[in-house]
Amino acid sequence: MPRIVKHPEIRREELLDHAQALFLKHGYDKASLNDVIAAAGISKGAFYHYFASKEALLEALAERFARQALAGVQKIVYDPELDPLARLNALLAQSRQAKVETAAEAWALFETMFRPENLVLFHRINLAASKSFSPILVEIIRQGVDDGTFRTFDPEGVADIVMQFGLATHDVIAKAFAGGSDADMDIAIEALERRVRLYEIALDRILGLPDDSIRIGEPGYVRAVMTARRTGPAASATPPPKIRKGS
Amino acid sequence: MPRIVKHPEIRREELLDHAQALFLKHGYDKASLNDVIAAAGISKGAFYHYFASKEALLEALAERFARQALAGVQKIVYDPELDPLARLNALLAQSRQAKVETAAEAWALFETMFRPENLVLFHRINLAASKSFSPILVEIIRQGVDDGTFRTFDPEGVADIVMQFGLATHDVIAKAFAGGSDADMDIAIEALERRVRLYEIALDRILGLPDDSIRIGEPGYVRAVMTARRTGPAASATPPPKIRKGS
DNA sequence: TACTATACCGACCGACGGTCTATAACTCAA
DNA sequence: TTGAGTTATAGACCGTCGGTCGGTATAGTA
Repeated sequence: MPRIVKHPEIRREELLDHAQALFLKHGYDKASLNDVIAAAGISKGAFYHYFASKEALLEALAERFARQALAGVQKIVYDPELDPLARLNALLAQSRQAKVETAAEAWALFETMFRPENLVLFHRINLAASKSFSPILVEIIRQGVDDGTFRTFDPEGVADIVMQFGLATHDVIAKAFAGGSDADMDIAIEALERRVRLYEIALDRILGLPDDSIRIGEPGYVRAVMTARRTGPAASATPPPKIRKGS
Repeated sequence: MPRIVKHPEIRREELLDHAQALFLKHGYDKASLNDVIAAAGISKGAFYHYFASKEALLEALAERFARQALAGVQKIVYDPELDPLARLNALLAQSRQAKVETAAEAWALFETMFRPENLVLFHRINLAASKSFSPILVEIIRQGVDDGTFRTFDPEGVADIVMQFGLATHDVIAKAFAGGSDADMDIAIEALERRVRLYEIALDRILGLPDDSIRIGEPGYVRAVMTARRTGPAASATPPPKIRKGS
């Protein structure tokens, strides 16, 4: 085989790209290292030059995801114009916005992320993302407590609850995918809107705010996310040749 | 090898027992099928006579866990004496009680359950348990809404939140274990007490109840759970010969 | 040009989950 | 009591996996 040398950073990013595609398509467990190196067009030896193990590859991938997610919210947090409530709402809105865009641009990614075989992958990404987001959330809530906007004795706890709600939303989405028919999807969308509304009110009350202070998304935003798949690039319903044995 | 025949149900339970021990000790991924059948003293063929795959074994194990967990709360739910709030509190108290007892009787199990390598195992068990518990919770909340005790427009959503809180408590416990020193443990215990208190108030407010209506556990119960390990059978700090390669 | 550090190759390894054929042990009707 | 049929067990075997290793081509430096 011809020997191809590339700039290490490029090689590394390429590896992450191919790994991301394969992990999302088949799941972390079912996508084999050989698949990854075949896709990337390199040898085993080259791979282990860049990553200590398959696990390390997963870790690096999760970090990259988290870094990208974090980049989007940096400005909001340090905007001195905003009061804590506005800041919290802006953060939640940003997260919503990211979801809408993801859904529109990369529906396949969005969909696969919630498939059960991606539990491990998803968990890693989420762990990394939480680690990044938690301090930001805590800081916002603490500011709000200090200036009397929020009333709670446990900012860290509330921050965790906020992130839990975000995660739980994903679970509801996953269930929506589990169905499949358009009718199922419609029901799922309504359940989701309802759930988002519940989380808004729950957060209001946990933070000691008047109802309707927290706005995760405008009414109808869930539908906007979910129906984006019609316009976005669709994932093949029957991904043709499975890489390994039965699903 | 001598051929040993046992009653199928006994054999199956034995397999589950050994699998449970090994999965908890080493994690689902790292405990191999060969380990399981070696522990159970049977052949590959015998194993595959009882379970279609390693995955199916995991599923069966999760179901058994869920069944056992469910058995403990059956009486409460159908006790006609209790009003919805008392019923909900009884359910939460029961879950607390179960944790205290587990901690005292089988600390090792309790501890291993939260190790990161047991994510998959834990998730399966929890999925099965949730499936069982969710309808019960929903039923209780719906009753409360009907008779005016609770005020919420989304009983299913609130039930999910209650279960999320239960899960999140486990996460906090897991973090407590991640530390290790007694000082760390003490800090973790205080964080947990605080967190439980937050969840109580959060639930009060989400359900439109006066503060202090929901009682997950008596004050100090977290400490009771966590310090139970002193009296319970301790897990070896350095599990001697790892089954597979590096942790 | 000679030397070193880095990037890369691919044969090889033990262990894994899973399959298959053979057969010992039970069941029960005749 | 026997023997046909079914169920439970054994263990050799298979393809693939993640990971290792000895070696080679390339880039940088002097």
